[in-house]
Amino acid sequence: MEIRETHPFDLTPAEAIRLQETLRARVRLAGDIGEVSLVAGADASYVKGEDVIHAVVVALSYPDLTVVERVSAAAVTPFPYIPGLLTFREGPALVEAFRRLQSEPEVIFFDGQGIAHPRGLGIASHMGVLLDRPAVGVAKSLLVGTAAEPAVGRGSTAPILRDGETIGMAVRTRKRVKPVYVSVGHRIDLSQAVDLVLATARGYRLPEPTRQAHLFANEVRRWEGQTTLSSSTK
DNA sequence: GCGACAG
DNA sequence: ATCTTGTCGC
Repeated sequence: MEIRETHPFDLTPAEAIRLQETLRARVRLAGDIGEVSLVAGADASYVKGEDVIHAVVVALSYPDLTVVERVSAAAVTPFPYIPGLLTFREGPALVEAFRRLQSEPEVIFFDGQGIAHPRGLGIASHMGVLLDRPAVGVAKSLLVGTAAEPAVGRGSTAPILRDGETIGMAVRTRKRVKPVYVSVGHRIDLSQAVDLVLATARGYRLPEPTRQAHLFANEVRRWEGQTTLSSSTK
């Protein structure tokens, strides 16, 4: 993908927060996805004590969900993990991975929040704005807000509320399994985002794009995350 | 000041 | 995110 916009990620936490407050104004909470033929999932993995992030993007055809392309990129991160500033840790590697992606997915799933974030700019919204693509945040837990427990059946939902405002949706993708927390990333509305998550969740808690990205990220990490580091370090 | 806190 | 095997339940 062509990425026309980017910015420095090597900032202080205070500067990063200021940048988020500026970028949040550019997030679009609506937009018609139109016909979807390609969906992508992005994720990152790393070795516990190291500062090398392995980011991946996996593109799947829709609605059959066949993996059609997988790319990865490794980058030294300038940030530790700080709740609310995840994008500054994984962003550099993710941007490079997207640059290597030949496919043009109509929508991208990110591992984390969209607007359900302290400043309304979780990783899905932040990356969505930089890529100028429809993006959806699919998180395994909440960062801000509260949600009632959805009914036990697959497809049940419960709004994620914050100050009486609906900022996302808890979605049960499998019967009796902990829900995933979906929030708008960019250029898509919550309803379409939830529908797409349910349409791509088949037999597992995580929707297929996210699940495939997870699997590939781990694969890449121990394939290159040991060979490259230990054999090129000396 | 004391907790909470995506990945 | 990562560290880790088996095990209980649908």
